[in-house]
Amino acid sequence: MVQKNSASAPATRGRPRGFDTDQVLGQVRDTFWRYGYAGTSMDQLSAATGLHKPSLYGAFGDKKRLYLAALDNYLAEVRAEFAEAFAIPNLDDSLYALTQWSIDKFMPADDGATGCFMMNTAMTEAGEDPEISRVVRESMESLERAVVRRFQKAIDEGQLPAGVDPNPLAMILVANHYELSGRARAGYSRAELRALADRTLDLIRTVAGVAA
Amino acid sequence: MVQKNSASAPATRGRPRGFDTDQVLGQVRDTFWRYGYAGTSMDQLSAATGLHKPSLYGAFGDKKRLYLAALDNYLAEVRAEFAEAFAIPNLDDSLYALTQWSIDKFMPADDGATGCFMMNTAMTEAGEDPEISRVVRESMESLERAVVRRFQKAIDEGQLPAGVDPNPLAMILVANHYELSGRARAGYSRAELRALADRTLDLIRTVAGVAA
DNA sequence: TATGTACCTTACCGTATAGTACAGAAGTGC
DNA sequence: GCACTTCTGTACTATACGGTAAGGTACATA
Repeated sequence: MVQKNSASAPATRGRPRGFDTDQVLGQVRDTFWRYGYAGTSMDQLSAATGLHKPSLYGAFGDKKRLYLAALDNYLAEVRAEFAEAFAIPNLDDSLYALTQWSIDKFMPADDGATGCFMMNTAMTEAGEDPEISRVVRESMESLERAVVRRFQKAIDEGQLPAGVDPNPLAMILVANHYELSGRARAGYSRAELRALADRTLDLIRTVAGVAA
Repeated sequence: MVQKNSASAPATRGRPRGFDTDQVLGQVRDTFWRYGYAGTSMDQLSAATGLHKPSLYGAFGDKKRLYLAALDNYLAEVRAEFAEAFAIPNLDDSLYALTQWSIDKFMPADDGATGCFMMNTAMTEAGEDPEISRVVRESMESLERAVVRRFQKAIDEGQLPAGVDPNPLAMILVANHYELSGRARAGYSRAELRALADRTLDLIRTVAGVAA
């Protein structure tokens, strides 16, 4: 869907691109992350990437396509890191890693942008743009399915009682994820976010142990 | 903090204002709600309110003050409606009313703006604007405290077991509230939102009954 | 009725915005 | 080496943006 560069070398004729697409998309993403979609100008993006505007337009089309490329890039990265956390065998460790990853992502040590990139930028635009709205919805459903699968795996492996319904557990975890994003943006500290996540994990254990 | 007009008549001298402040703020709010803060122009607001720009500037200051006034207006309305739902004696009825109110607000029957006004507009701006960030944080804490108080009241009145901790229950409900907003903006249907809310209320009953 | 005040309206200002035309440079296949 | 393709850089356009100057007007007090 989006042009690739760094990975595949398609052996084209003319002069090869002088920048790395993924790196540029990362800088684009960080800028949108801070200022929002409408609040970010192409000049800002040009300054952040070091590319001149015609290069950006040539490589990505227009502002919206550039944004969607950055969003794709972000979501792919998120999915990969989630998969990594989910791959941890012990359920508690896995969930802890997941929440801690969210906190690290949403509240970076350097003074980067806070909260979830998608929640902070796409939600606003989703109101009037069905294309962005669709991406948001698909992302939400994808996350939810992945979490349900992780709980189901724990049930299958006997880490949770056999009769447990994974869906409410997933619902709690997903809601917590979005809430962490919002609270990070609202200025809560890492410690407060960690405490919130810990209470959520306690709650999940309670519900899982109970509904057996 | 913000100018009032419709309620108090301060007996000023000159020509009285020819518009109703609350009504104008409502139209301003709806416009910001749709397009976001940065995505809304003063010309749009002028068209939406029927007021010319100098009137808007004269009455509210600049774009940001106008936005903050609309946000205050929204949050006051939300608090009032929440208080109404919380005043319902039976806990289940009260929580159902609360969630249904959220759904109605976030997914209006006419094709108005979806999701929570604050979540859809202030979250983006909160990244770079501490004033907006503070409003968001205070609003979140205010909501959480109100929900805790409602559960505590149910405990005091014997509608929930005496030993129950109201905090996890409040955490579930608050997280659900924000999730409803996000999903509404992402295009979920009213039925899907209602189903999500019902599952949340089931979960709260389970947790409350269990942790007794 | 006189007077002061705050309103409404039109027209405007400087700047920032998204997007582009064009010329030149740089790399690749033949 | 040559031709072709694509990138890079500068300069630009037309429009939209937030915000305002200034004159006229309607209302409440006195």
